[in-house]
Amino acid sequence: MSTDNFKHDLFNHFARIAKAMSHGYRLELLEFLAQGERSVDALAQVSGLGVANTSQHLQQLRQAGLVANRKQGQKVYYRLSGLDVSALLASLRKVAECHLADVDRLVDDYLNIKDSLEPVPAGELLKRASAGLVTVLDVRPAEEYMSGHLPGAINIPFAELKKRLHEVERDKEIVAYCRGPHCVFAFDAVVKLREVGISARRLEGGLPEWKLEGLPVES
Amino acid sequence: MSTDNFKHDLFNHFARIAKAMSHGYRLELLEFLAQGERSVDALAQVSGLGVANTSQHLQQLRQAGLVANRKQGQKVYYRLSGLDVSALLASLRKVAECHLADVDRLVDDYLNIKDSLEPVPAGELLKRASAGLVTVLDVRPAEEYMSGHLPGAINIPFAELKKRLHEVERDKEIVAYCRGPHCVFAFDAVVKLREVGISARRLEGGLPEWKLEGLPVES
DNA sequence: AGCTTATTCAATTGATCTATTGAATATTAG
DNA sequence: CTAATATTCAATAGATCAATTGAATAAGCT
Repeated sequence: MSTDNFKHDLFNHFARIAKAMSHGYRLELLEFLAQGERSVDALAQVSGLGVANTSQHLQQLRQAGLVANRKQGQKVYYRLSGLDVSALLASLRKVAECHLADVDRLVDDYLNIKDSLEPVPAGELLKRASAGLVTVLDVRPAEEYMSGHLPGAINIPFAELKKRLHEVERDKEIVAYCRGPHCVFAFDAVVKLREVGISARRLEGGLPEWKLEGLPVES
Repeated sequence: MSTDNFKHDLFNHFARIAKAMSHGYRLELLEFLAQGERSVDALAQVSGLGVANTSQHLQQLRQAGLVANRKQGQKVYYRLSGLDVSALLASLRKVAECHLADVDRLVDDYLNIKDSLEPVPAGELLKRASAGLVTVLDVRPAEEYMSGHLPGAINIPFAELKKRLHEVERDKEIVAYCRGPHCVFAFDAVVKLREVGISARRLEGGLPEWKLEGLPVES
C-alpha cells in the first residue's frame, strides 16, 4: 500500500536522526556544539579522539541534519543546525533522567551533594542579576565564554578558580553555571566557593538551556 | 580523570536511548504505543513483522527505558513509559521536519494538498467543540478509539468512512483527527468529506500531541 | 494432565557500524 | 612555487546489529 510505504520511508528518515545520536561520542560532540561553533580540530582535541574519526562523526551528524558547517580559511566550523536540536538533546536527557535508573544512580553517585545545592531557575536569575543582587559566574573555559555567555557574567574557568578566588566579591551571592545540567564544573565551583565561606548556588541547566528559553546572551 | 569517565558513562547512557530509537521499525512501534497500551501480537500484526522479532525490538525499547510492560493473563501489554517519551518523539519529528529536506519533500509529495487543508489548533478545537459548534471525528481504527479519544469525538474508522457518511451531520463543520501529524487518515478523510460537500478540517497533530498539551481525554 | 495461545529465548547468517591508518585535497604562509 | 596546516577520503579488520527459525516457557481451557 502506498500509505504504508510513505510511513515506512518517513520512519526511516526519523531513524536516521536517532541513529546519528546513538553514539556516546557523537552526543558529546553535539553537547559541545550546543555551546557554540567549533572547528574540527578543537572538537577532536576536547573529545580525545583522532581528527579523521572526528571528521567522520561530524559528517554523520551533518547528513542527519543535526549540524551545519561553514569553511573559513583553512578551518571548517561546525554548529548545531538549530535550537530545535538543543531541544531534542534536552528531551533525550529528560527521558534518560526519568526512565533510566542507571543514569539517576550515576548522577547521584557523582553529585551526591546535588540536593544540597539548590539550583536557581533561569527566570529568577535574570531578575536578580539585573537588579545587581548577584554575581553571575561562568566557570567554562575562556574560549567558550568568549563565544557567548550570560549577560554581565564574569568568567573564571573552573581550573583557575582556586587561585583567582580573590576576584569575586565576597558579600554578594554568586550564581555559577557551566555547559548544562550534567556538566560538573558548576557543582564543583559551588562546593569550592562555599568551602571558603562565599554564598553560592548554581544555575539550573546551563547556557544551552538558557538560550532555549530565549533569554539574552552576550558576546 | 574521574570527571571524564563520568561524562563518558553518561553520554553512553544517553546514546543507549537514541540507539533504541535508531530503527524505523522501533519508531513505528513507539508511535503506535503513543496511542495507548498494546499487546505484543497486536503490535506484530500492525507492523507486519514476525512476533519473535517484534518481541525482541520491544525488549530493546524496554531496556532503554522507553516503554514499560505488564502481564495480564497470557498477554503482555506494552506502553510508553511516560509523556516525556512522547515529547522526545515529537522533538525528533520536529528536527526531522526542520532539517531533513528529504522529509519535507516526502511529506509534501504525499500530501500535496497539505496547505489547502488548514489544520485546527488544539486549543481552538477544544473551545469550539465544547460550544457545540463542530463535530469531532476520530478516524482511527475502532480499537484505538476505545482505548482513549478526544472528548465527545465520534468514531468512524477511515476504512468505513465511505459507507458511513450518512452518520455525520452535514450542517456542522467536522474536525477530523488521527494518530499524529504524519498519519494520513485525517488528511484523506478531510478530502473525502469535502468531496461530498461537507465542511471539514483536520486537527493539528493528533491524539498524542493532544495529550501532550495536557488536554482531556475520554475513554 | 494434555492442548492451545502468547510471549520469550537461543542460535545462525548476512548486513552495518566503528576505529585506525595512510593518502588526497584545499588553503594559507613564507 | 614549496611547505605546513586543517580537513576529508578510502580501505581495512573487528565488533555489533537485525531477521529468521525453531525450541522453551507460562497461562488459560477442556
